Amino acid sequence: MRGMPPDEMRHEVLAAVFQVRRTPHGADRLDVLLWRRGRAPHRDAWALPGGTLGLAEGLGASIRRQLAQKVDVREVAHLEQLMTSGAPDRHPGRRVVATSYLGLVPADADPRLPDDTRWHDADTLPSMAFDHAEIVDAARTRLRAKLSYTNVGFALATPEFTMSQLCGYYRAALGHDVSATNLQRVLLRRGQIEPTGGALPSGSRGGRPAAVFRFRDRRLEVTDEFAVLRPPATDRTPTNAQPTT
Amino acid sequence: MRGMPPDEMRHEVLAAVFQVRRTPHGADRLDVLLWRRGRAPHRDAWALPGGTLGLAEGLGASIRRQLAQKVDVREVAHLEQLMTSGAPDRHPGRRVVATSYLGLVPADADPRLPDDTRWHDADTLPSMAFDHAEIVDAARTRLRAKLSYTNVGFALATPEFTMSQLCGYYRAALGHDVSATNLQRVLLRRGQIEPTGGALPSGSRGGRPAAVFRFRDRRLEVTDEFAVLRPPATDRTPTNAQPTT
DNA sequence: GATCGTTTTCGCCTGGGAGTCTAAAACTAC
DNA sequence: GTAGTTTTAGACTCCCAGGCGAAAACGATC
Repeated sequence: MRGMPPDEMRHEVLAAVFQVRRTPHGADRLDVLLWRRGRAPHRDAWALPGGTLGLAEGLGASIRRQLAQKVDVREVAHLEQLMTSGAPDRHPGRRVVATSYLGLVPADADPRLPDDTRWHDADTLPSMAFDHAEIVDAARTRLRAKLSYTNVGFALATPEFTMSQLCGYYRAALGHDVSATNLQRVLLRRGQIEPTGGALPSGSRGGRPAAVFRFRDRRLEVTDEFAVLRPPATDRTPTNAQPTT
Repeated sequence: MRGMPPDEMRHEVLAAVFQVRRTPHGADRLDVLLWRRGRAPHRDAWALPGGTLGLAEGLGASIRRQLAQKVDVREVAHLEQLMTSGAPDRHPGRRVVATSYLGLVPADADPRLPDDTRWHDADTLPSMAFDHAEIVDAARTRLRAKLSYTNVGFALATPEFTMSQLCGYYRAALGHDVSATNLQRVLLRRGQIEPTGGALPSGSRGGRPAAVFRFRDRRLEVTDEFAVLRPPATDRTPTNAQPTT
């Protein structure tokens, strides 16, 4: 049996890598990293970075290796598995199962990109190859949700930041306005951020100097305090408990 | 060359299927469906149901097909993709990438099981094959979280139920006490459940007859109302809005 | 048939976190 | 010094989850 029906299965890894970047108009925008395909299928369509999983290679290791061809991997501050797409017709001609990741790059990183690779507005995607548009949508949904109940913000923000900067990152990623007052109170209460003590000199148009903050931990932590149907009070640690690790 | 470097890659699908079942002592317990391996590797260890992904078969279709060999698939009320495990050494000898699913079976279902297959207490797992224990743990964590902010409860409960029955399902799945009063108010407020109007005759020991409820929708819906860092009020629908679909 | 124990239901109260608003603080530019 | 701009801090409200206790509705027993 040769030819038509796919006689082998390939496994590939993909990543939807986001970064909050400043548009020419000075606004913050959530961008996703895409490269333009030079070959069929889907020639000239835009695709997610990634490639075939090696035989002796873990999934996480593979996506890091593949991403290294597009951006400096050290710039990727957070990477988590998103989903696996396995529709038989998602790739014309061959059977390809894809495990995709969500990646986040801090706003101050400016990795050198290959000629075929660009940042694109995550809200208005260009013509996308395969099912990569669905993957980007799923990744955005995941990111929005996780900004609510985890500290992933650290992976979008610079190491140190003012509240208005952080506000801009959250606004761009969430897609709606965020109150700086509220954001500060919520993140402080949760112990996610802390003031460095420093302050940034005011801009050219004056204004009070902004206090500088940083994230306490730069690894993912979930805020379980907000689960409903919690265990009864006696089973719970006091509400003021700080995350121990 | 046989042995060392795997010369091919296989993709398998697995499922951690849960059901709340009544123990001989009359308590509700969360059980997971396992079968006992009859062959090496990991002979006599317990494994999750599943098998090799077919060449022209979608992931969801495949896990349904594989599950059909263990339980009546129509009994599975909810099935969602969980994660993909791809550590190179997770399967001795061969390279096997596994995509696992979380499955839920209502409490009243009593599917016939093959001889090698059993329900096991999800809290005290037996000796498990491969990395299946990790998968079960991840599935439980996912289940716990989703009970908080979605209506997955419908997939654990019988079509109609009293609040104390539902309370038992939630207690078993969450692993801690749940107040019936609170559970009723929360689920009613969210519009997840509704009274059927009927009532169950009281038990042999008397007591007020319990009102009967049912879930409004038997498909997954997320309760987005509880995301923090919500959009400003003007962008939001009024808080009393009922889910329209 | 009155009482007791049991189970469920309903209402009220409480606490706490999120969202909102306004005033004060701190700075630049003119 | 005054006006304008940006950030910070406090106070206030709203609303939901959690907790408590009383009332309702039943079976069993005497």
